[in-house]
Amino acid sequence: MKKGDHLFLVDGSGYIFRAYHALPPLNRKSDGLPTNAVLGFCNMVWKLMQDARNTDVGIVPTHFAVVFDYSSKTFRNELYADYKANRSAPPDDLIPQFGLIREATRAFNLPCIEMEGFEADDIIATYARLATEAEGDATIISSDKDLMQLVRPNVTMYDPMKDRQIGIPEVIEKWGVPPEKMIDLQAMMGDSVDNVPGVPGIGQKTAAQLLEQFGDLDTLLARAGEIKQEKRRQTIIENADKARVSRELVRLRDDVPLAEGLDELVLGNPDGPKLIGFLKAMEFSTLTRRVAEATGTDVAQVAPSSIAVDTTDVHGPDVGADGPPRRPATDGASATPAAAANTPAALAAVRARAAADAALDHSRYACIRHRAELEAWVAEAREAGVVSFRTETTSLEPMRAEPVGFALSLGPGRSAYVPVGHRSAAADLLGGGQVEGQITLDEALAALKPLLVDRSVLKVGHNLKYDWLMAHRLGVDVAPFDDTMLISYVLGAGTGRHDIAALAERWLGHPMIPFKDVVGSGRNLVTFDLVDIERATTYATEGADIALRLWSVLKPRLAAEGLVSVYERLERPLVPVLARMEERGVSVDRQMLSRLSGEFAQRAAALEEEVYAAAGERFTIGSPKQLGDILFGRMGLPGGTKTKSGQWSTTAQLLEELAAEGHELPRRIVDWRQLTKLKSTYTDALPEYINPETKRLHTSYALASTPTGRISSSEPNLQNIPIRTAEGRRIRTAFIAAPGNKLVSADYSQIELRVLAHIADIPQLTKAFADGVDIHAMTASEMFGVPVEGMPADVRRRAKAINFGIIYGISAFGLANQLSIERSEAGDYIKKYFERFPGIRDYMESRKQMARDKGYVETIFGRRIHYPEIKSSNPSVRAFNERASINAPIQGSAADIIRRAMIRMEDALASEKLSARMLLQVHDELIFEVAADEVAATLPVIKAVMEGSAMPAVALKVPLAVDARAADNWDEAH
DNA sequence: AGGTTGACATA
DNA sequence: GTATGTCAACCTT
Repeated sequence: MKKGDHLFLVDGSGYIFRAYHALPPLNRKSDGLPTNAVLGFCNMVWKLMQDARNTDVGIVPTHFAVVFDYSSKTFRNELYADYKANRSAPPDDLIPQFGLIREATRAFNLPCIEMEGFEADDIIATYARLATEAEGDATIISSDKDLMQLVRPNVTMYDPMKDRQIGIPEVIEKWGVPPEKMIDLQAMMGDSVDNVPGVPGIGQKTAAQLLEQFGDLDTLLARAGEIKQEKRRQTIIENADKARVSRELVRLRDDVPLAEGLDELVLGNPDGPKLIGFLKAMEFSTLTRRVAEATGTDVAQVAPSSIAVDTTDVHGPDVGADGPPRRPATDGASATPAAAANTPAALAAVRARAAADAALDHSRYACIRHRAELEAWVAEAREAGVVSFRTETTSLEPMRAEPVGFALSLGPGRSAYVPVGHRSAAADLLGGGQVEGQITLDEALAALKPLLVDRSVLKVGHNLKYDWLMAHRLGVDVAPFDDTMLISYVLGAGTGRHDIAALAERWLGHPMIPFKDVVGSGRNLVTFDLVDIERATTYATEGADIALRLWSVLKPRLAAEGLVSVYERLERPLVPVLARMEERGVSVDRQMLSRLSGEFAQRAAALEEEVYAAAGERFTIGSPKQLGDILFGRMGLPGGTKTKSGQWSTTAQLLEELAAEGHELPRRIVDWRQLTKLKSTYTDALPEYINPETKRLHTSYALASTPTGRISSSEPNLQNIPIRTAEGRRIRTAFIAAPGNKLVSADYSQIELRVLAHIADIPQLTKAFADGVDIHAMTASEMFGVPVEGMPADVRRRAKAINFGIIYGISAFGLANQLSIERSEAGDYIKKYFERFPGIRDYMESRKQMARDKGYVETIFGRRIHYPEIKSSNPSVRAFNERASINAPIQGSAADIIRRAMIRMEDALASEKLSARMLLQVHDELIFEVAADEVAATLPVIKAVMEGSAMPAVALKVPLAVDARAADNWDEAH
């Protein structure tokens, strides 16, 4: 290099992030590979090279290099272990682009420079020094303030995105100091992004003013006593060491042992075909065309290059250091070292490794006690773009809970707790007392709300429905969000639990603090507001930290497994829908339940006496053990069977059979059991759940508790409200609409058999459903040759049992049990059924085979249900897994269908200006509360959404049918 | 006090 | 034969 030569130094790593964030997401059409940063990079480099040939611009590079960070670990970590420690991992869809951009650089025929142990900035500093010594000029293509210390008369910076030169005057204008004082300035200011400590309380303005006054940092520290402001003087003296460490962190090294000298950076002409090959492979059509024109290349003559990114080349800023995983993933799926770096699978592997390796240090968690501190965390979270969030409350039931605190996490070890509602038990006795050192709930919300509703910040949580509902009750609609519980559920339904502790153990090898250890148990149980703040901080911040780590591990696996759309379309959108349903609750008639309770109690008491009389002694009727001993032991009734634990079985079915033979006692027992069950589980228990504020019943829905995709309901369970018996139905009549409203019940007719007809593609079934005929009668007719007209009820009943049996993964044993027939007879039925419907047998075999081959079966929408024990050597375990794998696609597809309807329902109603509110879901039924005068307009909307909910994802071969009705109570509506 | 079992409510 | 949740009794700690 000689005088007059000009070196361009592109800060490749810096540019990657800027391009990524500045450009909208872009994916390669053929396979979805994310490429927005690659395109931004290519456009920028191409423009620079074109400008270089356009002498009008005045700057003509003769030398050119693109410089990258090798990894996030550099010599600075030895100076200061926490350097860049709070950097969050790059976004999922950016990571594969690191390797691609290096590849792009080579395609441009440009030197691609990186050096282990040094940052790109150090390499740039070294080249800048070399250029200066050779009396040449240098332009640094970057706008990073960390590089501004390098600006000299012959070294300028250029921001390609803003098309702006940064020379000495620009640095002074922006920072108030000349470039050579930037190091001292940054040493004092610190840098929250890189975790450079600086001097607390000294910002840019103060730092610049002090440098103006004292000249440089060493002089300032030596003469700090002269500073007039007392507080400032003190902090600077106290933090002199921090300032000195910070200076070493921000000072760029200009002595990097470079492999390539300046002469190896001479800019050559672009290799048209090579570059076009790359651009074609990336599917950048516009840029391909432009490059082709400029280089005189015939696009058609160039084949897309195969992008061969070094498969082990996963290094890059913050991706994590290379090396074998400290702990192999338990399921082996992420332990695929040969996976290409630019695939989601590789990303998942890298993430799993990094998350498991990052130490979990409870002492580093922060407790936020001042509004300003919280604001700083919020600002950092908004910068980071991803934050995990959780609420701590007084109750596991979100509708009874009061907020006690909030926890945030920005990255491993970077987690903070904001106590707002901690009380002291002692003070409570004296009239209740807030613990000192907390900001108010209102203050916390004022600071947090902008973050929680910020569309550009992803909120991560575990079982976020709970936190979403808490926030909603406080007037905050959290969005956008990810839920690690649901991600895990989509990835591994059927492979164990998805609670945060199980996942932390499984993916991070970390045993979490049990909630019980924090709040105690039994008589020592306290609500979270009475937990001391220290302990609460440790617990809550750990939860937030773990959730974010799990997110970084699990989220990329969705893409790797092709399950992103299942998560995004069937799972995540249901969170606010269910939260609102829980929040609305349902109205029940407390008096009616109370009257029923009294009535059941009287009748049960009367039966009790009759039982004692018949038995000849008093005993605990509710004890199956005592009852069995009396019935089959002392009284010697026939037909007794034993349960697996060796006790007499006293099931209702068995007692019914005895009753049919004329025995009095069993009949009374059955009746007594029914009445006491209804009383204890429903008429007594339900009123206890009525919320004193809303006067309504608020259930909790679990989204990840069934392997098939069904949701479950608990506390109270509103999915098992009685319907079969007349007595039971009286409980249903207590579920009522608010004044002026009706309850609407809309249920899918025979949805599982319809799904079966579709999946197994059974002509008779699809035709029957298309024709709207009685499906059980049709089955009976096919099997037993009996005409549908005038069919005996019992024949139809048997066919119905068989149809259900099929859905449950039929066995001769089970069918025989159900129909109280011999197992051989049941076996004959099944044989006959398969002769008539051979497609069903094929369906069953194919599901079992798929479960064996892949370990899972799937619904028509692609939800997977895993059966890891399908190959068990235990025949009954194996058979159970086989039946379940037959049932799961049917039950699961039906569950997906109603999920889709629920997700669409609220918008559909709103767009028709209807005020109907969805309250409950019972697997194939939705219950709404509808203003009486809107019922007529609402019914067809509900019906249309439900009947059309498989579309457009799946065109079913059978129609879906929905019966919808309105009434004053649930019994009449159903 | 906490866990297990048998029974039974639902789809 | 599938999928749940809750209760009372009973056993273990």
